[in-house]
Amino acid sequence: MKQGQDLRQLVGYQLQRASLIAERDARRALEPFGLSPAKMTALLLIRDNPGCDQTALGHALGINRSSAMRQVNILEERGLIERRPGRDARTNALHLTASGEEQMATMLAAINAADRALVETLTGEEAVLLGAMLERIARQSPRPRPRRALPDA
Amino acid sequence: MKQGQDLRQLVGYQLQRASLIAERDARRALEPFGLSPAKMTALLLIRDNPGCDQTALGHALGINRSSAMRQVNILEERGLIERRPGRDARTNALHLTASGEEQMATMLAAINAADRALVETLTGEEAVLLGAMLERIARQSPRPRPRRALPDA
DNA sequence: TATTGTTATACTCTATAACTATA
DNA sequence: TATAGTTATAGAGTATAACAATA
Repeated sequence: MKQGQDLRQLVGYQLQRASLIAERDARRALEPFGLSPAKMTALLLIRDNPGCDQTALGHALGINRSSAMRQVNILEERGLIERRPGRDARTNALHLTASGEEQMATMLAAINAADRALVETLTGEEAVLLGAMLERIARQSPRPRPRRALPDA
Repeated sequence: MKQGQDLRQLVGYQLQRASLIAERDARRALEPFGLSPAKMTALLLIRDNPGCDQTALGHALGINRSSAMRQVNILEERGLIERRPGRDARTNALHLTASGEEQMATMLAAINAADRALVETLTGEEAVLLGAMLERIARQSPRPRPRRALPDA
């Protein structure tokens, strides 16, 4: 099916298409572990930030507290993470369980293999450049939603 | 929140993050028109392929017939596209309506502005290179799902 | 007052499976 | 038999709004 100039020109469109492929491949690679790519990301973030709370995790994942709850619940049900008492009586401290740590190596191997396959048509140099450019785009602070000019309030 | 090496190294992860930003910005830009980014893509694909059928549209969007139906229904309800008799008695030929054509210029201006803002930290040269690399990744034919070795069927 | 976790609820998008009418 | 559209249904993921406990 033809994609006209207007569509092909949009970096956001190309980004979304490439991301869709990446997501599918990652999903397949993680299927044996019953994890979605987003849950694998959550798991890695918890490993990299032991004792973090759910709100911070949600923020890093780009979802809100309520949505983060769901993911944390599922990871906990599967025995990969646990909630420990946090710095407050309000907060939970998230940690990988021993079982989570154990399985991490195998899961990392799977996701890394899928990622290598994803960029197999790129030279190593190109892949690094791509990663750097993507990071620059993602690092942009959330663009403030333009405020209406308060017409007559 | 810290992102360890394992996570930052994954091109798929950076891709997903950048894509998330792009999607949000595009969503905001198209909000006044009541269109999601995916629906704008569908609209552009129909414009670029007048008379296409729903299955082909779904394929281009990466979704199945059933999911394509929904999007087509909504675009039709909003008067942006119409179903005309297709080459078969089975198929519909999708076309933009006059109203759809009319609104296209304004909608394109909005999405293009958002896209320029997305890559504002990149030089024009870099943006072109990025687009080309993303296209190469997306162009990879859907990786065949590895088949089990038929143990004893 | 503000924040954390939590729950209930709803919405969007997607998929699967079945049906129908054509081919 | 195969294909296009359609429908019903279910699932994942998200958001909003409220509440309780705590700060």
